[in-house]
Amino acid sequence: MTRESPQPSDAEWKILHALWRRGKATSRELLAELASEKWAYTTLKTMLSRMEDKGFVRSRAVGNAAQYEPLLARSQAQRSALRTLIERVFEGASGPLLAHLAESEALSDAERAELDQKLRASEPRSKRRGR
Amino acid sequence: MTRESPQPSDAEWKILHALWRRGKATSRELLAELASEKWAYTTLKTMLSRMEDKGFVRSRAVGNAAQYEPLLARSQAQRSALRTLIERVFEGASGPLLAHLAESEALSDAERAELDQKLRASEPRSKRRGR
DNA sequence: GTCAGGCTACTACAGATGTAGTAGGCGTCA
DNA sequence: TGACGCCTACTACATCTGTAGTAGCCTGAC
Repeated sequence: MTRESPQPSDAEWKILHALWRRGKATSRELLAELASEKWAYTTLKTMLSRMEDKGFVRSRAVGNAAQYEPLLARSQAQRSALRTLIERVFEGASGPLLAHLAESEALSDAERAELDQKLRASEPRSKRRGR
Repeated sequence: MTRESPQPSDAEWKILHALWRRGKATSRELLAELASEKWAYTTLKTMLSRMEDKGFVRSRAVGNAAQYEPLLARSQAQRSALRTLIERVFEGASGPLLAHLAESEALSDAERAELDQKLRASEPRSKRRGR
């Protein structure tokens, strides 16, 4: 389930984010979208090829160029990355992670409130399914 | 600040966790502690050397062997890793991350309650410091 | 027809990571 | 005083990542 494929690398995440923003895009468009990275065109193409090999994206010929589209669902990929982090860094326990978050200044009051609401909404679901 | 040193790799995290559990330990002890990894002794030693180069751990001669001790504070390292994840995977926004967590089955009811409490406790800190 | 420019598929290469083997030093038990 | 075992420092090597150059194919402009 959910295929234990390798996690995207840093650069791959950037490309994925760009693709999620645009839905699909040619490498030229992506290069523009990722202008801040200042990648050589071929660098991006190399990345895209590798990502295609890994099944992260799919390409389709459109005219003389290729159009790419993400094969990973953003939410799914993020969830998976989060899981990996929890395992690696927090040894499987979400608790400490949450503590960090809850205490973090990185968390704005707004986000705090949002989370609070989320919790409130999903909390009363399974009182006995210990796990 | 806090030095933008590289994040520990997967294997390095495992070693760090072992070290945090024991405070300090010789490579032999670590190898035992990490028995489930089934690493060759020299593999562990290689890791430790690299980690020492990176400033993750420090070694001290004890008898004919070396005793290692972590130089990173667990909490600090975790926080840093979390930050990195938020940047890479969530493009800097903790909100979605929290949503994942709140909805996740990975979160037990107990943890849910704990987080709820944490929130409750830290929420009323700056009501007007907009941002 | 031919040449310029864009596109793709290869190839390259350094640094990080995971794994581990080898050689040489040193203390200890016969 | 020599063989045995443990420890360390090197060396090795395949992968993965980040970066990019090169060569060859098309196609539109002349």
